[in-house]
Amino acid sequence: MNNNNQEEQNLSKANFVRNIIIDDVKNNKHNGKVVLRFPPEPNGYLHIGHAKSICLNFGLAKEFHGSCNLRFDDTNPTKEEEEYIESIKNDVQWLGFGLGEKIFYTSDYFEQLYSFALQLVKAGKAYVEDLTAEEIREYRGTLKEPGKESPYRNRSIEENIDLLEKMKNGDFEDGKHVLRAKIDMASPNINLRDPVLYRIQKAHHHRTGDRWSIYPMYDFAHGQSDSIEGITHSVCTLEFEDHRPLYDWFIEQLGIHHPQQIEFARLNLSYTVMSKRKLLQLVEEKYVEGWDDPRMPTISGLRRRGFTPASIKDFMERIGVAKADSSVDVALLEHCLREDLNKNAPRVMAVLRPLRVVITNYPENQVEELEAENNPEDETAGTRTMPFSKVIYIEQDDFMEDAPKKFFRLSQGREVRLKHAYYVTCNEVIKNENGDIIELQCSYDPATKGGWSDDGRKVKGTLHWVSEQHALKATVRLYDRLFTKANMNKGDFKEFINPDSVEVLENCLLEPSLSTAKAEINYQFLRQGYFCVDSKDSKEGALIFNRSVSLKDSWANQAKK
RNA sequence: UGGGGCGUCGACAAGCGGUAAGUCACAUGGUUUUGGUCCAUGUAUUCGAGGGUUCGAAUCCUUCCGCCCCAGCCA
Repeated sequence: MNNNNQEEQNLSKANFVRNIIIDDVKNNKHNGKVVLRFPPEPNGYLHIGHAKSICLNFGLAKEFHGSCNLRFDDTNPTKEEEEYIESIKNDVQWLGFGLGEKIFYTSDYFEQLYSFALQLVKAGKAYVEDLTAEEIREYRGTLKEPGKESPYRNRSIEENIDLLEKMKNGDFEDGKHVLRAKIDMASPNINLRDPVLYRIQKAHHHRTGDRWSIYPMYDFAHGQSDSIEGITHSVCTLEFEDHRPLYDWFIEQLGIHHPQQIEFARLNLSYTVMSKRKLLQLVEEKYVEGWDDPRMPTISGLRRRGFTPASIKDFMERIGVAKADSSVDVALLEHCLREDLNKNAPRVMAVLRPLRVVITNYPENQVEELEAENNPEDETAGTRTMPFSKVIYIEQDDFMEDAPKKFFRLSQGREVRLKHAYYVTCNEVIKNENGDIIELQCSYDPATKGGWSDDGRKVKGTLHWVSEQHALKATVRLYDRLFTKANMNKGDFKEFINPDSVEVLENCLLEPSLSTAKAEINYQFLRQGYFCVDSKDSKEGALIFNRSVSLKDSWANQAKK
C-alpha cells in the first residue's frame, strides 16, 4: 500500500458536516481549531444511534487534530443516575475513543449559568413567572395562533432579581415560579415564545447534592455550555434545528462565544426501536432481560451479542451523515460484522442439533488427532487438532431421507466429506418407534484421511462434526430480530415484538478446544455463523454461547423455492 | 393549514450547470475441504411531479405534491 492509499484510509468518507469543518479549517475560522462534544443525558443506556454521534464527533476531532468533550447534560436530577454515567463512559471507551483528560458536566456550570440568568434579568430580558404550568401552556398559543403575554411579564427588574434569588434559596415550593426569557409571544417559532429558563426542583442532584433548588432547562444550559467550553461546531440532531434561533439569542444577549450548530438526521435501524423511552419500556416491562440484552440495539447489548467496535465504526462510515430522515437496513450492520469476523474469527466445529453417527468400519477404541486450519482467511492463524473416533455427531439438517438431487449433504447411499477427517457413506438409518431418525450407520474410507482423495472422486458436500466422547456440552442462544416489522413509526411498537427473537438450544456439542473460550472473543461455528461466550450467564462447565450473526445461507434461500 | 427541515435504485448515499459514484440487498456465472469467503457480471434513459431558463439541468427559477419536527416547569 502506498502513502496515498494509506492517507485515504485514515480519512473518513465525505459528508456535509465534515465538509463544513474542512472549509472552516481552511478559512481559519476558529483559528483553525476544531472542538467538538458528545453531550448525552445520563438517563439511560447509549444505543447505536448515539454511536453514530460518537463516531462522528470523536472521529472528526481525531481527523482534524482537535478535541471532543464527553459532557453529561445533567440538568434534570429527577431522571438521571450515576449508573448511566458509568455505562456511558464505558461504552464510549469500548468503541475505542479516549475520554480525554477530563469529563465535562453541565452541572459544573450551574454557578455560571445562574449568573447568565441574572445578567438577562438585569438587562430586562428575563422575568419571573407566577402563572401555573397549565396557564403558561394556554398563554403560549398554538402552532397557528400567537400566544399572549403573561401579566407578570413586565415586573420591575428589582422584583425579578428578588424573586429569582428567593427561587434559588429555596423559598418557594416546586412549580410555584419559573424564570422565563422575554422574547416574543407572537413568534411563529414557538421556542421563542418566552421559553422557560429555570424551574424550581427541590431534588437531590447526583453531583451537586442539595445545593440547588432550581435547575436550568436544557435550552438554557446547552448552548451556553458549548460556549463555555469553546466548542467550535455543535453537531446535533435535526429536531434542534428550530431551537437554534433561541440559542443564538442567548449567545447574543450574553455576548459570549458563538459555537456553530450543525444538525444531521438521527439513525434509525430496521426491525428495532431507537428511542430511550421505548428501550426503557422494553426493559421495565421485561420484554428483554435488561439494557444489555443481546437483542437490544444498545451499545452494551450489541457488545454482549458479539458485535465488535470495528464493525460498528465501519457501519457508521458506510451509512454516511445527511439530513434526510432515513432508516438503515439492519442487514448492512450484519454485513459489517460478518466482514470483520470473516477475517478475524477462528473457525471451530459445533453441532447445534446433534444426530448420532456410528462409523461401523472404524476401529472400536481408536482416537485420531486430526489437523484443522483455524482460519482459511488468515494464514497466520495456524492449525489445531481435533479428535476423531468411531461415534460422532453431525447436524440433523445435514441428513435427509429421499433427498433431492440439489441436496449436497448426507442421505442413504450418498458420500460426503467430514471436514478435515474422512469421506463417509451412509448405509443405514435407525429410527425409534415414532419414526424419528435417531442414528445413522456409516462407513468411512481410510484412504481419504484429512478429507482428500487422489482418485479424482468428487464429493459435493462437506459437513462439520464432533466426536462423541470428546464433545463439550453447551447451551447456544440463537438470536433473531426483536421486531417483526421493519419500520414502526406509527401505531404501538409492542404489537410487533417478535415472539421468537431468541431460541435456546440446550444440548449442543462443541469441539473440545472451546473449553477455554472467553467472552468477547468471536468464533465462527463452521457453516453456521459467528458465536461468542455470553459475558454474563456462561460459567465454566456450563458454557453459554450467543449467536452474533449467522453466515449467509444461500441453500436456505434455494430450499425455500 | 404558523414556523423549521427533507424528497436521487428495495435500503443508505455521492453529485452542487457538462450529460447518474459507491455500499448493502437482490440475481446469474466461476473458484472453493465452510451451499461461507473470494472473483466476474447484471440491476435508476433517470433524480417526488409539472412548467420555465440554458447549447446543456438531479444541480438555477417557479408552481404543486408528499414526508418529518415544534404548542414539557423533558433532553
